[in-house]
Amino acid sequence: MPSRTGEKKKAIAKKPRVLRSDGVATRKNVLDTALALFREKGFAATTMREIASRAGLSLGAAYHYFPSKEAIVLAWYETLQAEHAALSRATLAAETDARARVLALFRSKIEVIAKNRELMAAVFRGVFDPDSPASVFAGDTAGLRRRAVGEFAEAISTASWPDAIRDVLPTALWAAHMAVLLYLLHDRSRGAAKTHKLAEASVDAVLAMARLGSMPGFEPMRDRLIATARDLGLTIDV
Amino acid sequence: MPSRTGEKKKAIAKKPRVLRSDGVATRKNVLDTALALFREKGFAATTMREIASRAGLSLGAAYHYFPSKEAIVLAWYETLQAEHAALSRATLAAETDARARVLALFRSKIEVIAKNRELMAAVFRGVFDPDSPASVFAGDTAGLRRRAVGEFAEAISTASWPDAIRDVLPTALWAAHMAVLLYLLHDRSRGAAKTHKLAEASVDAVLAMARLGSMPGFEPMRDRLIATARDLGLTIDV
DNA sequence: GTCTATACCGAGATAGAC
DNA sequence: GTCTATCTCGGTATAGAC
Repeated sequence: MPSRTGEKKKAIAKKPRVLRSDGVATRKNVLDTALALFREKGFAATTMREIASRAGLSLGAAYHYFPSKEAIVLAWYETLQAEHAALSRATLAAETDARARVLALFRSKIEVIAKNRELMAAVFRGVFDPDSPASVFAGDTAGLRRRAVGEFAEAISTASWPDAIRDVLPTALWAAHMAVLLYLLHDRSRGAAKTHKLAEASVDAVLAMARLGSMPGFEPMRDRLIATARDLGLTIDV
Repeated sequence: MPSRTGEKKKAIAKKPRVLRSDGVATRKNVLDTALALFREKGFAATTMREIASRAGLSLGAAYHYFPSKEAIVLAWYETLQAEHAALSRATLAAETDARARVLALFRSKIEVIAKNRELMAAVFRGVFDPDSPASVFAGDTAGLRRRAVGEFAEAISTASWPDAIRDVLPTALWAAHMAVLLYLLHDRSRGAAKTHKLAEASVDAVLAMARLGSMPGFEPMRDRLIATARDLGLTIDV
């Protein structure tokens, strides 16, 4: 159980290490080199040795600045967060409409992440792929997901729904059930009582919205929403 | 770039290896031993050599049945899936009410996973913890999440809301924005156009529900929903 | 097909000398 | 701050036994 990663919270995150002026330059050099390599070959395929060597350092020296490969990614996240804050600050200072302010937050985050899309994908490749233990939550394994959505489609097939609803309801239920399972992971109540409560509330909420969407006045809004979802490829046919 | 995991899809998944009767027993033995070890010390801290030795096998024999440590986890998922199917089958065959059928699916999944909660947590420790690159989506790093929720709280502070709404709206927006960012990861449209579209639709949907919740007739349902959310600890105060 | 034994590689991470 | 040497780990490979 010695050097393996991801198991023992190596002490604590923030060590406010004091760096000399050449130290911060070297650190930035290591960071930039690592990110470039992640872009080229992905996170998993990039080795610390390669990072160190291309940065003109020894392996140990690289580890002097970042205690692990993942720590490099964490440092990158912080620069993203700073970018996001800087981007949205201006809009927030000028705008008073709530919707516009919220959208500004969404947009600046999207912008920052989109600008680093390949890098983001490179880092997450291996975490969100079918071979990873995390694959259950990726929901991206076509097989598993389709089967799950199909189960929900069959479950609601005993009742009659408007066509538009019947097409999207299984996917909505699948999404809700993924959220519930995520909650379960942190639920320590006896017999997962809280999760069961959440499940009931979620099912009722989704079904209530489905029924709401069947009411006369809400049809246009419902159809607009469904059209958008379909347009964005968010529905999963079964 | 040779032996590293998670990068190159090692050929293809299903090799329909034929096992003799003693082979399936050994395979089950390896699987059970591995799961026991995962429970005891977590996924990352368990070594293949340890699994093999405790199972009374050589390393090569263990690899004969499972091509990698993660393959063991995948095999475990399949047993879970089978359990889930078995659990829900009976209810589905007997029940015709749509809500009850859907709840049966939720419950059987929750039950199966809850029964293996510690093991699940052990496997996911290292994937969903603050040190992992996936941490951004865990949303479990109190610091980052609280800051993000706070940003939304401040964004909507320019408008006036019913108390109940103002308390939960930031969290709802945060959840929506996480979903949007997840969508962004797979969005290959120019300038992330689709994601921006989704962002707008999501913000409008959430705000529409908030406004709906402010209408006279919906107050009881709204308050019940909010009470449940608060009861389950789903709200994040800022 | 099942299994042992063993040597080997490159990886992440660490210790300690300088 | 930086390096070299070294540790353990996952995974591969091979040769051979039954």
